[in-house]
Amino acid sequence: MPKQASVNIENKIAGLLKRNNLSITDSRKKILHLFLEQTGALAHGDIEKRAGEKFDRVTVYRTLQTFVDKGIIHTIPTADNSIRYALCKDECAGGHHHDHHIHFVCHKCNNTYCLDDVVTPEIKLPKGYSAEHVEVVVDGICKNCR
Amino acid sequence: MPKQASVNIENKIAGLLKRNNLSITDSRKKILHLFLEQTGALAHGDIEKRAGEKFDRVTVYRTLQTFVDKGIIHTIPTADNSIRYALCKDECAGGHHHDHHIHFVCHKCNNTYCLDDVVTPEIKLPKGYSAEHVEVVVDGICKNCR
DNA sequence: GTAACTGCAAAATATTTGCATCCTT
DNA sequence: AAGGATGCAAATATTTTGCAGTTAC
Repeated sequence: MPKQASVNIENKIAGLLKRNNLSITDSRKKILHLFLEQTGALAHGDIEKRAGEKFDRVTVYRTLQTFVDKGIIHTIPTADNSIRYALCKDECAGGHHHDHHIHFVCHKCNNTYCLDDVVTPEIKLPKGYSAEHVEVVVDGICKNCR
Repeated sequence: MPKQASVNIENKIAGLLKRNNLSITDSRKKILHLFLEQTGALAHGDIEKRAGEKFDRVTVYRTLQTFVDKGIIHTIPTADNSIRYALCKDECAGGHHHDHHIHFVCHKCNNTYCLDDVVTPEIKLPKGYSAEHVEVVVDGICKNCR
């Protein structure tokens, strides 16, 4: 079973990269692994740490940028100037994001989660404003920490 | 009338600083002026620019930090890693923020506005999560740009 | 006068760029 | 083989810290 699962992940990763016209390289696979292995979002620093000194800091910057451009991952705004990245759902691959889910930051474990089941509410704006995208970030205690 | 108005602003600034046990210094007054003079939010860079080379970059960092600590201004998270600051409403001075308004980023003029009249919606979270603060950032076109 | 604030210098971090080399296709 | 991706070095940019001099109260 672990064998099978890892094959599935490999396939998924290869598919993601191919679909986006990216060559399949070690660093990209490794970084995607990190994202797939866990629920939360990752900051640049997390990735460098967890990748285990394997590749260059610059490669991480470039890889993340590439993934954002292709719509494989998206950024989550936070108030403390630490950008976090999370995997996009399949539907939003290809550059256009349709992630209308909210983000949750636990200030106990400091993890960030995409709550895919929670849809962003409609916001009624004052006259003259038109909305294109609504970002909701909730902070509090997550289910693992309470 | 301009005289009167400027006196009022001066009073307001002095009051704000006094109320928060901060000494009234040139840089603080100048920075508060910038915030009071306009509707939108300011990024660190804006402040350095608009302040007209008057004071040190370090002073800006420290002043902004002080203001955030005291609850005079608050940060607005953005997806592009550029922290923006905006004045808090009177009620939230003193460290505790009760700003339940939303933020709007216009991607034409690139200004950030606090829409004080738009209250953040209730978010229904999955079981196990508890919310403490909800941040909503909408982007689109503002009323001045459309 | 004293504590708080500022400005300068410098350290520590973070991010970007150029280029030679290596890898994927 | 060719183009893209990586790694290293170095250039930039950003933020923090220490300390001496200045200012507000």
